[in-house]
Amino acid sequence: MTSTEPPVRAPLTREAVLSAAASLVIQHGPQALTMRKLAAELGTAVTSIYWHVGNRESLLDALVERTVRELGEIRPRGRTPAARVVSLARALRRELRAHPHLIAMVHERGLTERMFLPAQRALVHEMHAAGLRGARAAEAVRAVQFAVIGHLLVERNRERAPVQRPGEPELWTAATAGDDPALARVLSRPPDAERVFTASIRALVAGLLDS
Amino acid sequence: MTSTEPPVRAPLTREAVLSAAASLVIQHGPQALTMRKLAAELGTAVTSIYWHVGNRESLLDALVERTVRELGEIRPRGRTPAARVVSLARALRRELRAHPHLIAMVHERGLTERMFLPAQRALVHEMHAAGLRGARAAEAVRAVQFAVIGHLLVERNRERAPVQRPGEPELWTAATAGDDPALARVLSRPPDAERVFTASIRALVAGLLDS
DNA sequence: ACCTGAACACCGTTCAAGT
DNA sequence: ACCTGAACACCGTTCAAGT
Repeated sequence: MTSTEPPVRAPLTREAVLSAAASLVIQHGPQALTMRKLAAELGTAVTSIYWHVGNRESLLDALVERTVRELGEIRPRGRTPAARVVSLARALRRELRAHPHLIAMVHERGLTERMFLPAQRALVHEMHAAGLRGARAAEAVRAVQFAVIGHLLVERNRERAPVQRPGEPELWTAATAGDDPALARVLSRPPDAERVFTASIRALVAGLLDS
Repeated sequence: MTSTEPPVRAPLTREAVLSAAASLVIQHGPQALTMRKLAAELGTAVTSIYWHVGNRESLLDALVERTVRELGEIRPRGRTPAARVVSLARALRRELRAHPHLIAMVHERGLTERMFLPAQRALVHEMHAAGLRGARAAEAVRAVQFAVIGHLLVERNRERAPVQRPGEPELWTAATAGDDPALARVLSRPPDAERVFTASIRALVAGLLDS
C-alpha cells in the first residue's frame, strides 16, 4: 500500500554529505564542489546541506580534517640516516600524490603543517641519528619538509597546465646552451618530476648532513 | 555649451583594461578580479570589456604575458660558482615576491617555465663554470628552479592561511622531541621563511656541486 | 529535529540593438 | 569600430514555512 509513495531516501547525515563532497572533489576536482551539485548528488534540497554542515567554508574545513586524519603512517627505509631521510621524503611524496585534489585543499586551508606532523617526528628522529641537534636539526627538518611540499605544488601545477606557451623546445637550441647540446636536449624536454625530486632531495640531504 | 554633457571619458583601450585588471589583482588579490568589478573600476559597461579582450580567460592570459615580459633581469654575485648560484636563487625569490598575486597567476596559467628562462640561462652559465655539463648540469638547473618556485608557493600559502589549527606549539613539547628542548623550541614556532630558504638553497647547491 | 522552495545578491557570457 | 542593457545560466546564502 506504500508502493506509490516517493522512494524512501536514507536520512541525510553529516557523514553522507562529507563523503559525497569528497567523491566529487576526487573525481572532478575542487571546482566541481558546489553546494548545488552536491545537493543534486545527494538528492536533497540545497538548503538541507546547510543544516548539517553550516556553510561551504565549514564543509571544506571538515573535509580537510578528515583527509588529514586519514593520512597513513610512513616508515623510513635504508641503512644510513641520509638514505632513511630520502626514503621518508619519497614515501611522503607518494602518499600525498595519491589524492592530489584533497591534498591541495588541505594546503589551501593551512593545515599542511598539521598533516606533516607524523612525518616531522620521523624526520627529527633521523636527524638525531645523523648527529644533528637543536636548531640545526630543526632547520634541516624544515628544509626537507618545504622541499617535499614545494615540489608537490610545482608538479601539481605542471600537470594542471601542461601547455607551455611558447614552450621550452624552441628556446633551448645548441646555440643558446653555451655549446652543450646534451644540456640543451634535456632542458628542451619537460622535466621528469620524479627524477628531479629524487635528485634534489639527495643533494639537499647530502648538503644538510655533511657541513 | 557642452558643460552639461556627461563627462567625456577617455576611450576604452585594451591597455587600459589590462592596467585596471593588474591594479585590482595587486591591491585586492585574484578573486577581486571579476568582469563586473573591472567594469565598475573603468566606468564602462561590463560588455565593453569583452570587445577589447575577448573574455575572462584571455584577459588573464594577457595579464600574465605582461607580467612575464616585465620581470627584471637578475645578475649573479659572489666569487665561487656555488655562491653565485645561491645569489641568483635569492635574487629570483626577492623579485618574484614583489608581486605575489601576479606571480601566483603566472604560475596558475602554466607560464612559470617561460618566466624563468632568463634565470635559467644564468644558472646554466654558473653550472658550466662549476664544471658540470650535459644532463648533470641540466638536472642541477632544474633542481634549483623547482626549489625556488616550490619555496615561494609554500610561503605564499603560509601567508594566506596563517592560522594553523591546532597549531604546532602544543604539539612540540620537550617530551615529544627526543630530549632536545632547543629543537622543540624552534619547531614550535612558525618558521622564518627567508632563513629556511637560504639554508635549503645553500645545502642543495652544495650537494649538487660536490658529488 | 530536519527538510523545503522562494528570494537575494552575486558571477561570466551572449546577443540584438544602438551610435 | 565601439559601446550598451537585457537576458541567461550559473553561484552561495538567508529565511520563513512546512513536517
